[in-house]
Formats: sequence, structure tokens, C-alpha cells
Amino acid sequence: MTTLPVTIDATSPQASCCPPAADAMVDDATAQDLAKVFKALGDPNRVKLFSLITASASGEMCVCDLTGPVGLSQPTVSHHMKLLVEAGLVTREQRGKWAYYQPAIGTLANAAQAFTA
Amino acid sequence: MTTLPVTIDATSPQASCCPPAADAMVDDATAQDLAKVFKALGDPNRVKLFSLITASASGEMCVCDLTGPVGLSQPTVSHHMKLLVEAGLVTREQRGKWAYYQPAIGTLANAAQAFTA
DNA sequence: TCCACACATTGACAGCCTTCGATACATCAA
DNA sequence: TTGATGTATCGAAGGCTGTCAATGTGTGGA
Repeated sequence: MTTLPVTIDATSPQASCCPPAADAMVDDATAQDLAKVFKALGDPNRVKLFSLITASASGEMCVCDLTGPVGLSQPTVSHHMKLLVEAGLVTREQRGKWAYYQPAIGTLANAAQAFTA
Repeated sequence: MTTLPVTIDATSPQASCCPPAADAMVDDATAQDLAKVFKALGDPNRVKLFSLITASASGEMCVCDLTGPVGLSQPTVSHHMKLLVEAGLVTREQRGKWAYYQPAIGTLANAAQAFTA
């Protein structure tokens, strides 16, 4: 599925109730990109993880400091962090044995502003 | 809603790799509220629906004008709109036969600012 | 009253997501 | 090299999600 290319596609089956409504809708690619960002924060545990990192005094955190507060296993936290990285909400930096995660706050702000622009 | 996240849960089981990291993490209820908002926009089709409504010239749209652009069946669109309403991203107003949806932009902005505050 | 229309709900199915234990990989110390 | 430690990956179980056809509900017109 997911065929609709872009096309505003003003094919209202029955144009009866509202004005033509030639609205601007985000295209498929944009919708998927935005959904990816929001989906990454669509899980309470990932919200906690992201808040931990953004509120970190040092500006970065490693996995070993994240498993405790959220109460999840290390593989699960690693999985969640991967999703946050893929969404562009955090960046990963390997330093020795540890993997440090830093917030990329602009990503969320930009995504949210996609609707108000 | 959106009570500023200020629950300090500094339960680091093993403080070995990083400084104590007395971070502020959002509490459970806040995390669930935020996740609910972001989860509602975690689907490409709901992103499209939300963008259609926010970009609407009249400031509101009915279901019959939404099914066409997203290419989904009427029950599916109705289902997605219900989720957006429950997340507080749009409001529903029944006027005669039609149900009009209006954007509540502040909800998304507030949710996004929960991390930068 | 009856019918047509706009929308919501239900039931069902396929696919995805969250989570864990087990395991593999990478780095550092001895 | 060997062992210990921090992370990532794999495989599986259970639950949740998106989608539709069919049906129900409420409104307005004839």
C-alpha cells in the first residue's frame, strides 16, 4: 500500500458539505519523516530516555546510566536508543567502552513547526 | 496537563561509568501524556490528516473532505481522527450531519517544549 | 413517517512493536 | 593473550496497531 505519490488529489467523492478546500497536505515522504520523529517519542519509556538526556547536566549520557531510571533491561534500552538515533532526536558517540548519547533538540522543534509554518 | 517535568528519580543502580548524573526525568504520568500526543502523530496518515486540518483555509474540515486526500476508507479516517481528538491535537464539533475538526496547535507546541524547558 | 446521507462503532485479520534472555562484538586492563 | 566490562544484535513471545467490510447511530429532507 502507500501508493499516493504526492498529488493534492482534490477528489472529494461528494463535494457537498464543505468548500472545495484546496488544502496543502504534506507529501508522502515528508509525512513519513515527520511520523518517524513523532513515533520515536510515542513510547513513554523513550520519552523518559529522551528527557533524561536532554536534562543531563553534562549534556550526554551513556546506556549504563539510562537502564536504572527507566527500569528496563540493557538490550531494551539499547533498542530504544537506536530508534531515537534513527529518528535524529539524539546522536551517538562511541568513546572507549561507552556509548554516549547527546540530544539534538532542533529535530523535535523543526518537526513540530512543520504544521505551524 | 503538561505539568513541568521535575521529578528527580536519581536511582542509578551502578554508578560506575559516569558521574552520579542526578538527572531530572519526567514522571510516569507525564511521560504517558507526552507519548500519547507524539504517538498520535506517529503515523504518516495521521500526519497528513493533521496537516490538512491545520492548513485548511477555513480552519476546520469534515471527514468527507479528508478521506479523499489520504486515500483511506471512511471508517479508517474516523478511527484516526478519534485518536487525534483523544490526544488533544484537534477538537471535534458536530454541526448537523457533519463533524468538523479544528486544530489545537498549542498541544503539540507544549509537548515539544516539555524537553527544552 | 420514511429515506438518504454523514459519521461512528464493531469484528476480524495481518503486520508491527515492545520486551526479554541469550549471545556476539568491542574495548580496556592485566 | 586472556578476562572483564559496556553495548549491540538475535530470536521469540505477547500485545498492540492499522485497515477494511459490515453494521449501527443520528440528522435532515421529502
